[in-house]
Amino acid sequence: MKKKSAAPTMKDVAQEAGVSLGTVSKVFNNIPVGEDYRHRVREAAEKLGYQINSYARGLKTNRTQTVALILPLLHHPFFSALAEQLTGALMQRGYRALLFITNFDPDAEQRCIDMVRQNKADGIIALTYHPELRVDEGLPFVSIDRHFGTSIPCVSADNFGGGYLAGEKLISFGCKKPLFLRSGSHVVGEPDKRFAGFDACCRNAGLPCESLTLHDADGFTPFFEFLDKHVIRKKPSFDGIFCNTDSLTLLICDYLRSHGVRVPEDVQLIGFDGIKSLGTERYVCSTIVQPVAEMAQMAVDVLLTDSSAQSSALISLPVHYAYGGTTLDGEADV
Amino acid sequence: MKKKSAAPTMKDVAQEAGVSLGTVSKVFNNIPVGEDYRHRVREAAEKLGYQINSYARGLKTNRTQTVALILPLLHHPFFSALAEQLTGALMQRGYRALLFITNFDPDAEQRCIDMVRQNKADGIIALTYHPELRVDEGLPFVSIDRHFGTSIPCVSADNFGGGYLAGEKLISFGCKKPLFLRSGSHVVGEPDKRFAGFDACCRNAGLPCESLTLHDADGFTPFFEFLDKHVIRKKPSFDGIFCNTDSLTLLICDYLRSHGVRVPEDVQLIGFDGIKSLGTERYVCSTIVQPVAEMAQMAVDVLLTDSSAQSSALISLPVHYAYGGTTLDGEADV
DNA sequence: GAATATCCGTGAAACGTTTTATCCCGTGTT
DNA sequence: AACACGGGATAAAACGTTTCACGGATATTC
Repeated sequence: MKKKSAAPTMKDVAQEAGVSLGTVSKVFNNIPVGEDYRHRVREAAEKLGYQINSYARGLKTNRTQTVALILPLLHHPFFSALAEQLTGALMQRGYRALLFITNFDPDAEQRCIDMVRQNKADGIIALTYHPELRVDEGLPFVSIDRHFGTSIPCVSADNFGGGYLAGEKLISFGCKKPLFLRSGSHVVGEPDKRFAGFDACCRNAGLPCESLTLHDADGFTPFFEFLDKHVIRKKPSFDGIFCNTDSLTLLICDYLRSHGVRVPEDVQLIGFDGIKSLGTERYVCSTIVQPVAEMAQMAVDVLLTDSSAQSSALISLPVHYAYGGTTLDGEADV
Repeated sequence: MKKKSAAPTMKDVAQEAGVSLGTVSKVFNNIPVGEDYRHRVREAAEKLGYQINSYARGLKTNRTQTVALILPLLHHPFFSALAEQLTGALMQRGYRALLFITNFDPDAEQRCIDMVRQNKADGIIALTYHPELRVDEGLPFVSIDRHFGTSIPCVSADNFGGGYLAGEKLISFGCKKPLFLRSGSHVVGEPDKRFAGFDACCRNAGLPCESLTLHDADGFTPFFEFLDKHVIRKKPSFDGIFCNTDSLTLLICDYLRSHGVRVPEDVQLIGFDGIKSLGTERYVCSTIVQPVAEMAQMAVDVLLTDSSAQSSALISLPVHYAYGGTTLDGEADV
């Protein structure tokens, strides 16, 4: 009878099974071992309720079956869907997710990466804003929505294509006077190409495209003033608005309606992300849906398959158009 | 010159600083050590870019500065806000969050807990649905929104009070015929007390309160049929509806409006959670706001402060009422 | 000024694994 | 029947920490 009731160790299992320590280890690592031995070990482990100690294992192997997720926040449908899909994809491959929240703070981003380094995760998947992150060579790193020219692979939606698609849709609705609204200095990297795509489309159609960018410090006042002047007061100078984010779409839609502008009769609205909330404005707002599940899956695949080959690649996944209540992959049902 | 470019270890630092291994360890654990020594060590560590190996440390100490978060999903404003706040509260106390997603699957919940056991996290914060989880004694565990009678502390919003408050509000708006709608068999545990509170309030006011519960398998059809019959076809039989979830509120609001029922002129709607999306229906839907940030903070505090005293307590935090665009703590801005 | 207490750095053992080298034993070959 | 061979279990050495017992120096006391 053991005096300590501490968690059983491999040694205990070995003793219980009457085999050596090494043999137990082999069993738990699926290394060929005599059938009878394997059985005895499994039985003993079961009996003792043995669970492998992953810290000891991690120390020895330098692999931890853990991947760090670094995200700016979670309380936004795109990010939370991303986090959820990433976690799912990781768990499916037997990995665990270590979650870090940065609040868009570049310093926090760097701190997180440093923590990961000391924490010995097997890799990092991050959506960051720091202009030049310092990250260990040798520590697998996949970036989302931000392409560093360097050897860091980036997974992203086809933002240019999405912008272009948004343009095509607005035009197909009969819009002649397109407007692009971009909010948040947080939108950098790949997502910033949405405008380029939209602009290219409008240009091709011979339609001039105006755009307005909002800087964080100002709040939404500039937008509202602009809308007051050009859309609400007089007969709308614009009949189709592409917002670079669904959240912005909702806000704008709300504002316009509460000021007597009918959506979509007077002005067509189209957003980007594919968040469910647009479904509540059913049959009204369209959106370009990001393939979040595929992005997550791809990020995990790239991270976990040692592909030094395609390393510095920018992988951009196809988006699609949705009208009303369609949802971001795995969006809430109720 | 060392041949290996592997990560530097304490031994390297010790050598570089000309002190012993134990001294280096002490420096990194804030154990009193001569000022000169401390300085030499810090310097050497800096020079070598040393980072402590938390797996070795975890192995030795059996503490890992990591807490497991077990949640059903993330793509719902309440859960993502919760996850974000929990992660934040943990990081603030120097802990890291290990994230598990269960999809409401009781087996997955148990599997996660078992994984945590082998993973040697310092504690678990979980929002679960499994009727009787088996969890290690000795492994700190805090439940959210579900009170096990046992020695497991539970943190939750004041759901009964919230329901009562919802009733008071509807009545103060002049409602005479209240209705309660409850969706999702997922709503169990504490949140299920919302109805009890609402019912108690109505009863006190002498108003009969009808209720309708939706079971997952059926989809929303039963709701829609009921609404068709009692609210839409004839003059509404109900003039105030309390939905047990904001997501449901949105759905119902949407449905009613698209069928010619004016909200809130014909029917008052009030939800529960405090999600931002209600802000898009500005000046229309009210909601009972859960104090997510406080709940997260409390959960972390209880978990990390060895309080065997208040262990089996049910801690319920006050909710408040919000009208239109107010938001869940830390909800997305755009 | 000697004896005792105090401080603080050192060395070594231990944490629970993985892994390499070793050794045993049974099989097949001539 | 002797020997080489090889499959497969064992023993032991790491992995990078923490911690405890030890001891040398300095400070305190009578």
